[in-house]
Amino acid sequence: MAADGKRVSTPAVTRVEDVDLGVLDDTLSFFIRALNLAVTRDLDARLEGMEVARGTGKITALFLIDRHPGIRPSVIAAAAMKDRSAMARILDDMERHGLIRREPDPEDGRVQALHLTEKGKKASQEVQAIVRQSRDFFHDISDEEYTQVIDLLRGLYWRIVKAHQAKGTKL
Amino acid sequence: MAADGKRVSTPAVTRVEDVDLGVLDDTLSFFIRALNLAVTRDLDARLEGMEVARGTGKITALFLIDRHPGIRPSVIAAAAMKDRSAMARILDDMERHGLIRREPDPEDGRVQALHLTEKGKKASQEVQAIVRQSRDFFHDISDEEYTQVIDLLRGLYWRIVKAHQAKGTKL
DNA sequence: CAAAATTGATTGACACTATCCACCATATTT
DNA sequence: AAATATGGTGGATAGTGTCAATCAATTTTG
Repeated sequence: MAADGKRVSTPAVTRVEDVDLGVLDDTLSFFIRALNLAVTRDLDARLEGMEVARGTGKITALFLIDRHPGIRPSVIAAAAMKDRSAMARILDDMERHGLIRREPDPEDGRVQALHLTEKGKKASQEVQAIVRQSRDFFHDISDEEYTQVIDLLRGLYWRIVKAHQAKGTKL
Repeated sequence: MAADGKRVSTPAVTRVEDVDLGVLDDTLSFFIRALNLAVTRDLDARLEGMEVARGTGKITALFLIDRHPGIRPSVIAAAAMKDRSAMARILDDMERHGLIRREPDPEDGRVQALHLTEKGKKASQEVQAIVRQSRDFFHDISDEEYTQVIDLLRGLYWRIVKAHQAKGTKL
């Protein structure tokens, strides 16, 4: 810091650990976006070769359909923070791989009721085991800290999800 | 929960807020990936029309070059958790927009020393103001909570960044 | 009840991303 | 001097996010 308390530019750095993040150091979105890349990479590596590998929405869809048979695409889209069209493509992919079935909802003709196939159920079980293990990626933080971050982020997550559906944000 | 303590599948849900996230509810990567989408959307809206809008690495590059003139691409890549080729493309874009200059590093012929142009410096100032405001996206959480999450995520961030450079992970 | 508006899902288009691999030039190690 | 490692580029490929348009079914409303 300079005498007036303002940060000044520092000489060229050669190693990452010498980098001063400046404004970004107090910016939540920066860390979320950076960690997103790391976490996604790790998850992709763990899912290597599986049908739900690569991409973000498939796992969410798989699990939610498993837990809520007959759930509709738009609900999954909202939970995954994607728009309906993005989710439709993911479901296309999963259907093509024989993981899910799209059935007409008896109550509402516009709606689809999603179900896992036998193959899908098996995949869901396998993937759940893998996802549980993904906590290892953060092996060097304590359970307390892990729980603490999750609790905070879960709060943010639900607030945003609910806000969007409340004012019908077209996501 | 069923009597044996195991969760069972619940009937089809129609609203997001009734969704049970199951395993995902205890999975940090799920929340990071979901929040990444929300946060990115918000940031894109705020940067609407600016030359660094859309995409994740430009802001990081802009700020780091501003703070560390002469910094090299690979260091920015590491800080942004991207690989070198991804960062090269971002720098291409910024150079095309006249925000940065790529100069040869006098010390090492393989290396580039990056600098902001006047236009780049101006952009950096404007964008910093916007990024600071992006805290508003989390308007309904207290400063204490905001600081708390950031502190935790910052720790994870640095651990991962350093681990990667330590064992030369090819990102 | 009929017309109008809304909703759920899909599709096409477009720009951007992440990853991997190969490549080149320059440094460093042996 | 030869082998190896490093920094940066470029191509290829698969995937993403967004927007607008479309279509059918449902709900609203006049």
